[in-house]
Amino acid sequence: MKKSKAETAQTRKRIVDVASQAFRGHGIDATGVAEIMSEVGLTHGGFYRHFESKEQLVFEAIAKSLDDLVVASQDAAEQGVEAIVKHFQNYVSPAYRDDIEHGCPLAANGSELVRADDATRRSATEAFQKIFGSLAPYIRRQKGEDGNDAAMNVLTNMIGALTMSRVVDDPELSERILRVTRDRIAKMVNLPASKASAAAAMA
Amino acid sequence: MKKSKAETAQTRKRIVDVASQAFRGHGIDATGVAEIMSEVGLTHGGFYRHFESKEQLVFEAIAKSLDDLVVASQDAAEQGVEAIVKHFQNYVSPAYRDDIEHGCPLAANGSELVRADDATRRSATEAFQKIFGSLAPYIRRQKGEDGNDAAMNVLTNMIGALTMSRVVDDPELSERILRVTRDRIAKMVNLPASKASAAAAMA
DNA sequence: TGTACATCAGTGAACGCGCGTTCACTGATGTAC
DNA sequence: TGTACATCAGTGAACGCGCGTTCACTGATGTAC
Repeated sequence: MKKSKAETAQTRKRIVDVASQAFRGHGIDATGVAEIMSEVGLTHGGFYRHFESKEQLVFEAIAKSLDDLVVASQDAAEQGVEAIVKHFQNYVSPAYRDDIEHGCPLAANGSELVRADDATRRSATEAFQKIFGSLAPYIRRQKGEDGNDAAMNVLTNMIGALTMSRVVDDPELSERILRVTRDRIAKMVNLPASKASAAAAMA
Repeated sequence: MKKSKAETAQTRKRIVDVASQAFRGHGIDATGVAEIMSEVGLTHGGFYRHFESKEQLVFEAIAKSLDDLVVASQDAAEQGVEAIVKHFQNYVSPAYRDDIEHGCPLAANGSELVRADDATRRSATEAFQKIFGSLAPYIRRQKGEDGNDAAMNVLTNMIGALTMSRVVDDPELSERILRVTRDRIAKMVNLPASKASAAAAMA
């Protein structure tokens, strides 16, 4: 049953893709190799033709979802301040909160990443820096403030807010956590007040 | 080998205590019942004389560590603005970051709590509200701002910052994440600038 | 107060189960001639 | 271009292992008389 090189590469990508969604949706530890392979449409035995271990898949799956996030942030940064605000405010929206499978792994797997292996934490660190780096040029600086520090702080705020919006069991409180964080993003960038509130209304 | 009522009650507390530290230190899923009982100094079979299931222990252990946090915040709130600032800035200090076993479960187990059972999420929600409620009266309000909203936002910021300070593998970046968050806390409260920087230096 | 007995905290072996991983096998792909 | 053979993606059974949980048993505690 050997498959062509093209099919093999596609299968490998499918495994990483399915795993990255399952890890975010159900947690890394709670997601088994057999479960992932079954969702891909294969039996679990074939897994080891593509990966050395589950740990390696965890690394690649997290790295992939982090990279998607970095690319999206950098794309928004290239399009200017309005796109950046919209992008970051979308991160703390109810829709983004509810689509955890396709969302940010720093929020979806935060406390699991604390205990992840070196390679995974390395890629999380690099992604974290690139994401706040894409926001930094747009931060409104007050006297003596550093744009990178402020952008970094806003990003940790977003990650904590998104996580807590998912932890709390009160829907109103959850939406309030997100709304207040969107407001802070609007205040932190160099965006005319009218445009900021328009962007906030859209998110 | 029946034990006295006093001993039985003490053993139960010991199990909750050991579990709450182990869950924070190594994660909830990754910590087994046998591991906890062994650390208490008992064999795993006796566990079910005290608890119906591991899930019930998870609830009690998380609730206990959340309550400790609530009490500490409320105690600080009673002592005034300087105690509050010191208390919240200590939460985002390198020492607190490194003592994850005795720290905040919202940060240590954040993404695991997203998938926890109803009772556990309920107690997390209540603790979260009480903690930012103890900070709210001390928040410096700007025109039209709500002290509760601002306190809530600062708390999500702290949780995200503490989590990310543990995820990143770069010690300098980790300390920077914490320092910037301490600075934000100082700016957000009604504390004279000189006292705020003194408190920041202590933390 | 002293005796007889029921209670139950803790032991340690055992349960079914799902985990990550291995392996002999199959058969289509890709290569060497 | 056609044939012979090596490769290897995927199958499905099996591996050891640790998990949460159960259970028959032990023996000190606590209670009833």
